[in-house]
Amino acid sequence: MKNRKFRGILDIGDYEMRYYEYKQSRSDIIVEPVYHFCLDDILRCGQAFRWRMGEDGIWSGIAFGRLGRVSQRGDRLVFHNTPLSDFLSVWRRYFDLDRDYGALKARLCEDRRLARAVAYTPGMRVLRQEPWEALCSFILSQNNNIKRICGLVDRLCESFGQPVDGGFAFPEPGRLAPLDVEDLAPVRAGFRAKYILDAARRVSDGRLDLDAVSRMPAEEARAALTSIHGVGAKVADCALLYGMNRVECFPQDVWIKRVMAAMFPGGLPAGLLPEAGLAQQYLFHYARHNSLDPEPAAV
DNA sequence: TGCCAGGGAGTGT
DNA sequence: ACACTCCATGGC
Repeated sequence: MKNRKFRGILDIGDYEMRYYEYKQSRSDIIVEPVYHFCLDDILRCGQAFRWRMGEDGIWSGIAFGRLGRVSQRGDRLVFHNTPLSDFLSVWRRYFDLDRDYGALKARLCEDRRLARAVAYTPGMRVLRQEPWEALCSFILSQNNNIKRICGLVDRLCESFGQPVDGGFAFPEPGRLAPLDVEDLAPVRAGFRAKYILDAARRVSDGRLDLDAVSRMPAEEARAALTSIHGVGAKVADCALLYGMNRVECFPQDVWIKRVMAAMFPGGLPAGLLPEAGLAQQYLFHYARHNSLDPEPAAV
């Protein structure tokens, strides 16, 4: 059968009509071409904490209980040793391959300031992670740097996650709910341990239904999440944006506050608010790696 | 309203 | 060596 090559959705970038395609090659899935996609930026920028770059140049990580091994060369993305069913049911969605980033970037770049941020990391994307993992990870992220967050998440998964091929899945709420703060000592999460437990208990006993939250109006969803002890507006917005694909949610951390004060004293352009979370991803990375002089040198 | 703990690693001086 | 910071929050 000749059904080994499929056409992906329409992708408009650089004012050209383009498609991405995927095909099986031995045990790999090759996605080519992918535009507006930089695997290193996406996996290093601090939105996901379970990906590691191997000696072989291949990124490895676990999401939805599956081991992912991914590499990129130019416009070619390779999912190594990956069944087609995993690509279709997990990775295609996880890496948001079906979002038209070309059109998104065109909208963002109508604003001169955002154009500068987008140009800095043109391949940035917002991943579509699991709701519970995102919530939990961003609770752990409080007042921490990315390296340490990765360590905390690693130890949480190794200690309590289900063993899967290649490592450990992220522990389910029901696995964490009956634990005490002392049980979480190996994670070395400090004051965050009690926050994780409150979240796990609320989710596992049904007081908080993340699936329902993901469909609520933003304000209601935020209120539901902040009912968790230790979850404020910032973490709630992270869970919504990274774990529930609510791209209108705009997590404001210290860097975003800085870049907003320096570049957007009047707020984001109103027309971009429905996609503020995606804009945030470019701005966050830009803010962290550039000085934020009010009037940068003309380009 | 402002301020600070809490754990621990990274980064700058 | 030592200070400061880190994708914050709750409690005072």
